[in-house]
Amino acid sequence: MRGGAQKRSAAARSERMLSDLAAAGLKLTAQRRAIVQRFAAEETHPTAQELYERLRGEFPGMSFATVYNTLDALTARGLSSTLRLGTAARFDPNIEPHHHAVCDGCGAVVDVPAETLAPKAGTVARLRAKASGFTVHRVERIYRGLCGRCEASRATQ
Amino acid sequence: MRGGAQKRSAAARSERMLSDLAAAGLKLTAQRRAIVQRFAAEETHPTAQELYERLRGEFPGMSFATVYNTLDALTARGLSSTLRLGTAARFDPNIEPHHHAVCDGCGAVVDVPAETLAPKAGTVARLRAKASGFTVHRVERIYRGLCGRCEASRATQ
DNA sequence: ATGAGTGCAAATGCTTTGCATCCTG
DNA sequence: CAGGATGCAAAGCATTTGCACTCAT
Repeated sequence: MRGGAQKRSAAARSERMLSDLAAAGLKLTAQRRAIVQRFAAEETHPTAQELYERLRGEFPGMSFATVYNTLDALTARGLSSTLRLGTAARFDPNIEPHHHAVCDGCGAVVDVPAETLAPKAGTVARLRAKASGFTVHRVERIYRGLCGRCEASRATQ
Repeated sequence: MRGGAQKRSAAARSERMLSDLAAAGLKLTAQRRAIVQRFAAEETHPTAQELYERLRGEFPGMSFATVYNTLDALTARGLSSTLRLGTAARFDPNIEPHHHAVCDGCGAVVDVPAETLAPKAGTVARLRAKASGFTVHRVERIYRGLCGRCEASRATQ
């Protein structure tokens, strides 16, 4: 069920990423296919390092620069977004509108589906008035708190 | 007027930071005083590098490590928060509840006052149910869009 | 065939750390 | 005067870049 659903969506993501890259005239090398396939299946917002290490296992000779290169190409086309929570950038293959919940205890990051990232009319007007004519295009939220596991372990201490 | 108000709030911030550090048993060295005073007056969410360079002008011999050390001490006491938008961390001396508007054009960051960062009851319940028992403590928002200046220059192009 | 893409390694940028010395409380 | 704080420099990560070689189109 859940595994199946994840597998299907990962496959769909992967396919979409590859076809979009091809449509943009980028070459589909064996490395790019491998990176995209692995990345599309990720649920944990990996850093470039993490992705690189996972890939090197099944694909020796994989280069760091190539991982960054491919992630950048995806990001430039809106097929990946970049999450900056700590020192290293985390890459997110989820292109449905969503926010993030970040655990203050263990640092885990969980996607929180949203209907839209578009600002409400009132927000647009308020920012235009109060933030030097700023025009909002989208609103990102970070929910900070404790994940179920950390909340439980705190209770028992 | 505006300059006066900024000066007063900067002085108040500075005073508050120093007294809190002292209350925590930290020594008030000349360097710490200088860093705190300069930082409290910042409106532009400086990086550690920027702050260091500004300080070195008026205070030769100032060390990088000391700047980080002091900013960390302030952050640990909730007197500064860390903003991670690009590669370098930006430090924010504003401890009133607020969100941030980030310009996609020039990268400028503007504070947007908020009444509270506390989540609404519905948000707490929703995340507990949908995000594996996650307990939200506060909600941060990033408004992405274009600042007045970038919006204007885009219109004329 | 041809130019984009790759691998490697070195460079760059930000942040942290170790240690001898200094100075606040 | 004791222990925290500083300055300096080196080490540690994350990320980017230069260049010769390879391969998808």
